[in-house]
Amino acid sequence: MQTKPARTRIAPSPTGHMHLGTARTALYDYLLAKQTGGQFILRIEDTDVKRTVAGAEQEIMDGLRWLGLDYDEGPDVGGKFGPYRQTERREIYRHHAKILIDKGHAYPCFCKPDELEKKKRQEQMKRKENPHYDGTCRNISPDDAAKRIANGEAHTVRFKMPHDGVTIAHDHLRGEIKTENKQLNDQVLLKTDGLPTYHLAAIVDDHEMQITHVLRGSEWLGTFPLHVNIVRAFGWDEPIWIHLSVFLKPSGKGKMSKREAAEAMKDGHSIFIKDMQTLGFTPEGVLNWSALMGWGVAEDDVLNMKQMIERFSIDSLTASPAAINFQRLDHFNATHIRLLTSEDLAARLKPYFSREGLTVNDETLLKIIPLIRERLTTLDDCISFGGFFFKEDVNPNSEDLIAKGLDAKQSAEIAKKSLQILSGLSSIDHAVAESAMRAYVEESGLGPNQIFGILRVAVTGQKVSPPLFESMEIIGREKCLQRIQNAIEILEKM
RNA sequence: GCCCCUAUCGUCUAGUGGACUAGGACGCAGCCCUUUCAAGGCUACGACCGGGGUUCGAAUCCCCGUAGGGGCACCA
Repeated sequence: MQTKPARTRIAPSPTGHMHLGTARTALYDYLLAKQTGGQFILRIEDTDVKRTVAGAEQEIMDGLRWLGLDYDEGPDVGGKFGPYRQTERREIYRHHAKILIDKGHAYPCFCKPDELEKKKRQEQMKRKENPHYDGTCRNISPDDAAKRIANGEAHTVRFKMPHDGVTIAHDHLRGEIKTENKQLNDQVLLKTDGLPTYHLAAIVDDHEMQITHVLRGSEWLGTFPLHVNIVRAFGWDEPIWIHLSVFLKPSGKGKMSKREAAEAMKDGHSIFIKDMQTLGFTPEGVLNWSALMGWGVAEDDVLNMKQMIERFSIDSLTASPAAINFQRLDHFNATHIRLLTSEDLAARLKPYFSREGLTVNDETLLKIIPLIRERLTTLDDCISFGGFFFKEDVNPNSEDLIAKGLDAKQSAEIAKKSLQILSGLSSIDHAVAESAMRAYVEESGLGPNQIFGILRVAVTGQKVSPPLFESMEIIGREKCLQRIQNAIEILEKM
């Protein structure tokens, strides 16, 4: 358990749809902040203007809120360390790049990206060398550099990586990561367009925003030594670094690609938060599921937010890559649906009914909740299990109306007899109807599945449904009798 | 090619030198319950990547392989 308040941040780029990895990192950030009484911050890393996608930032904010990961500081909520959008912090980065140059840890570079670099890189590849910046501008004198800049020559600022020695970076999950400095590159800190690269922006912001724990994907491990060198060049204290494992596609072979994402969508799954919402997943299910990929909890796998905040620990995070298992998402989603109060579930189901053009009556909706709750894997399953409650007609399939082992004529007779019995009852209360119908089953010598099956299809329009008599009671006497009458007519026409 | 990371049931994981006959969860199979479908209950199947060390003792520590993953941009 952390004792000092932690300041954590999720720092996504608005370059596409918000995905699972972002959600999980944000969750851990949130848990750590809440557990320690600290703050969770949203920072938008939009320094790659070309890749910025309209609406992506909003999708991130909506996604975090939908998940219940409300941030204490961010672009749309403010905070005393703002602005929280990197394109609005240009001057801060220029200032810091200047500091590094003055300290001898960075230098202006006038190499043209397309011509020089590509050529050099290709030559290096040919010679089977590790592609790297060759250091052409590294030793230009400050005076010459200043003159060229004054002349308006386009330039970047590169970090001056020491050539000798070893950088030892410390990751909380992986321990010391040693890298020979000669393997490291003079990376660009400030681009020609005046905006910083991730390397400068993230380091400066994490410091300025007083971030205590940096949680990010392990794809950053390669540039981790660079980042540590930048922090040290500034003379700042380092945050606690935690490089989370990546998610692998279900087969375990490689990261999720567009292809797999499309594949997943086919069977009702997705790695995009927005999709998960429309697919009928709950924030609780998604959170619980993603939390457990990369966080080892011994037992009691089903956790709500409160429990996660209590039990979370950066010490029990795991470093190995985790294959996505959508069946497990289904399980957690279904489990959390069952944990919801009836009122809560009803409210969440409503949009899915309206999406299908069904008008729901609140009173009825609340009544069907106990009947459908344990049958729902996703919220949108409410249509297949409960859509018929809100339809005027159910249009059963004629074949489905024929009971197993019987023909259309026999089935019609059973339906007629059932109609007779049910219409003779004073009430369609489920206990009353059931005992009357069971008596009929007894005397008929048929199986309950045969007789009840016909009724089920007649009344609900489907072969699979919630418990028959409870459903009939909710549908109401008149409507049930009418639907059975309709079924008889269908059977007789066959 | 180079660098880095990782390695326990099919999958997610517990395990921090003796409590391991390696625990849990998902999935899968069977049974019970049962008007369909679920849910629930019970049972079964199922793993320490390989080889060397260290140690009285290794899933746990070290080395070497191997396999998988990630990265090598004026993208993040």
